[in-house]
Amino acid sequence: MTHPHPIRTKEQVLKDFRTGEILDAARRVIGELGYAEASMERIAQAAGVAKGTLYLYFKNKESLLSAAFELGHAELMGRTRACTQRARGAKAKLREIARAFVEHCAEHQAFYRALLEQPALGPDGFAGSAGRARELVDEYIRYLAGSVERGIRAGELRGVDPERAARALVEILRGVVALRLREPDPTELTEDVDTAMDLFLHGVDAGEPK
Amino acid sequence: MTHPHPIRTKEQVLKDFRTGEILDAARRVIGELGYAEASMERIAQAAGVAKGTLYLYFKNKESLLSAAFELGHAELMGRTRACTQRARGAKAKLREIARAFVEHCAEHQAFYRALLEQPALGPDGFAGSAGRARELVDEYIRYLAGSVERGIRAGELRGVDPERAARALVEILRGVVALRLREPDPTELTEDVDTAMDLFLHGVDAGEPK
Amino acid sequence: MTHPHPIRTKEQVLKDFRTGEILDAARRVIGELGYAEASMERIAQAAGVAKGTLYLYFKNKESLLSAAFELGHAELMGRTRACTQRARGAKAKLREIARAFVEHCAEHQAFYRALLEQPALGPDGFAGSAGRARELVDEYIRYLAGSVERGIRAGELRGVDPERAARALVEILRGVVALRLREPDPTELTEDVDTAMDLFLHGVDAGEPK
Amino acid sequence: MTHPHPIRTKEQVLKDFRTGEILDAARRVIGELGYAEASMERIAQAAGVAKGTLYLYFKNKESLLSAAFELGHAELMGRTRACTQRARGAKAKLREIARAFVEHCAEHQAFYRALLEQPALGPDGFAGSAGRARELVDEYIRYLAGSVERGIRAGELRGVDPERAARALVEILRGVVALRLREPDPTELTEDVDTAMDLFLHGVDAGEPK
DNA sequence: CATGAATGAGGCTTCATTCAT
DNA sequence: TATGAATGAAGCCTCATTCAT
Repeated sequence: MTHPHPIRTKEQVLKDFRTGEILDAARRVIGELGYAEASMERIAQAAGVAKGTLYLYFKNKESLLSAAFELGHAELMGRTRACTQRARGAKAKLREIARAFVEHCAEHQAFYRALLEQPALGPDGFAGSAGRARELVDEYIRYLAGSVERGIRAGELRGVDPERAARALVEILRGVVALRLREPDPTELTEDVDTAMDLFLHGVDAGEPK
Repeated sequence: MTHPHPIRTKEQVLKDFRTGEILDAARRVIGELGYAEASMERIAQAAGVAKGTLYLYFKNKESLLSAAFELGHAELMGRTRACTQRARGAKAKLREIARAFVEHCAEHQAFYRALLEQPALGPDGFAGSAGRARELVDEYIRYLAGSVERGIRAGELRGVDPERAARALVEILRGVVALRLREPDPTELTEDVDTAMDLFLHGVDAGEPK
Repeated sequence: MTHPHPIRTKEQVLKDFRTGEILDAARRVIGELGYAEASMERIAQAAGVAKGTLYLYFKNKESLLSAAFELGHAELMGRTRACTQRARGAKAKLREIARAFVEHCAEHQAFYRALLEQPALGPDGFAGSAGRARELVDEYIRYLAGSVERGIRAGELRGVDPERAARALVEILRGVVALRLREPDPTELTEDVDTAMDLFLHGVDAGEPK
Repeated sequence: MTHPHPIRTKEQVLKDFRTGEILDAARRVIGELGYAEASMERIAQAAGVAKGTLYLYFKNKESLLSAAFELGHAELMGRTRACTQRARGAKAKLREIARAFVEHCAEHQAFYRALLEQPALGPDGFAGSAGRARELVDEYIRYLAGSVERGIRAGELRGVDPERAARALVEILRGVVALRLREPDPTELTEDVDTAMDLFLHGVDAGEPK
């Protein structure tokens, strides 16, 4: 009546734990200082380990940053999928997704500042990973586009280009997060999300002047 | 009753000329290589001067990058003001502004890749300038917010929060530019702007289901 | 009147066994990768033990490399002494010794690449052991010098400086080994040794022109 | 009545001068500490410049060490060719060459310790240059082999394999230098060379026992 | 005894900045 | 004023060595 496959528990679990600690530290540092200032030295300090230790868990700086990014992406995707399950109706789903996005960024403040800056992860810092980062963001956007598309087919949403719309939503939310991150005491999150969703859903046009 | 002697012509004019050349070079380099790879060496090369010369015109790297940013901002503001003059009606003005924004980014591709990444200009790269960069972006957004506000008062636009709306527009456009920059052969610019404006003005909601 | 109790059998024997295994591994690694690439990590891997274990048997890297060197030396000396016993006549003895030397280097290819490079084992790599390494090489040369000297006294060899001659022989053989080691498919060993001995014994002078 | 092509004198001459200074420093350090301990830091110190300065003159460590090696080789080849011109008769030529070799090593003590250790310049330190170093040594040996071959054709030397003989001579001389380098007050150089040449020319055989 | 995770000194390299010419 | 050689701090990474398990 043993566990199915608990093999290597001791070492593997410990290793995973450390890996997680380091990734968290990396996210914190990236969040606070940005990619450019996120040196291995600082990440090590934040993780409370020696510089060399990082190299026991990651091949090099790029792998570490990449993994940190990928972790954030995975968490966000998980959360987002959960929202899709939970809510009923395209608009409700999108609202939940938007909320999850802003919340996620709030929790991983520092790091997601980086995710949002993804286009900035140019030739260095993230080196070759720039491409990977883009892929992940694109994946997220495609996922949202799926929700938009279903909304359109259900007649809940207008017949817009789903991917463009999804991208626009993400950008709007990105702006919201950026604003919240720099304010010491931001508005109630729900309110921010509602405002953003209102703009996204109804636009700014007053309609026929009548 | 003009100024008595437009003194300093020779030296000052020359100095300004050189300053401009260097700033242009900086924008080119930043555009092509991103902030991280934009070393003083490369900027000097691009400007056709020696590395040390840069320090005759700018206190340090940060000032140089800051000034380059500021120049881009000034140009964009100028262009934007012209649009406001030219077009009639809030919606038309905003469409012109949007077009100007995307065009401006296309022309200064490389550099504006950086402007758009402005949040990324964290404690490094731009160092203390991050704050200044933010100010400039905020100024731009406030300017747009002014147009939005006038549109609301004129009954052309819904009674949304002008600043939030303006920010949303900028973010949407930022997304459009990001997409265009990474595609080798992007869509017709007008089309991209129209799509974005459609989303911004009308949102995605299908309206009352009937 | 033998020793009362050959105590320490169990532990000591085991310890010696392990020590030997590690030294062999070290020789293999040094041989394949050279001193510079011979990290403790790789030696441990080759020995099939953990890195830390090496430090149970050797104080530090230098001791380990030193001991490996010393082992090679001891084996070579043993082999050389056997040759001296076996062969009759100074020239025959020297030929056997030469053959043993080249053979030994062939077997411990990798390692003896290092022995041969002994002068290179400067202040590093071998650190303070450089001196010890030199001593060992000197011991070997003195042993050969002994053979040469007896050959001279027996009238078999010319009255040259025995030590200089011995050193010359070793150097010539060293060159032969170096050449063999870098060729994928070297000449028959016997042939190489014969050629070298011919040069060593008769030199290159054509003698009186007649 | 200007110089034929003295263009770029100022900068180029200065640059060459510095390059030379650095190479000399490198040779000194390599000589004293061996390749492994010859860090860029130490070479910079020896040259009296900052670490970064080295990179103004050499792409990286390998280029620097390579160049140092190549310089030593070039000087030795020059000296050797001069000897060949000067002396008459194969044996005299070889004696002069031998003398030049030992002298050269004496002057560039430290460095030539390294040249002689050439086989040691394994996978690291010299990295890919190991091959280049071997080429240069081979070139030197082939040059000597040429002299030997001519000696054979002239009837001055026995019909031995010229390349093997040349290699043997170099090895013998290498041993002589090694010995001299470690003795605080070595024998008269001429004497050492004479002894070595005697061995090389006549071998140790006493000849027919009578 | 054995392990291997952790450490941190030290090596190579880049680049913003200074300064003698 | 302009230059670019020189500097040295700082970044990434390796590896000999230690120590808790």
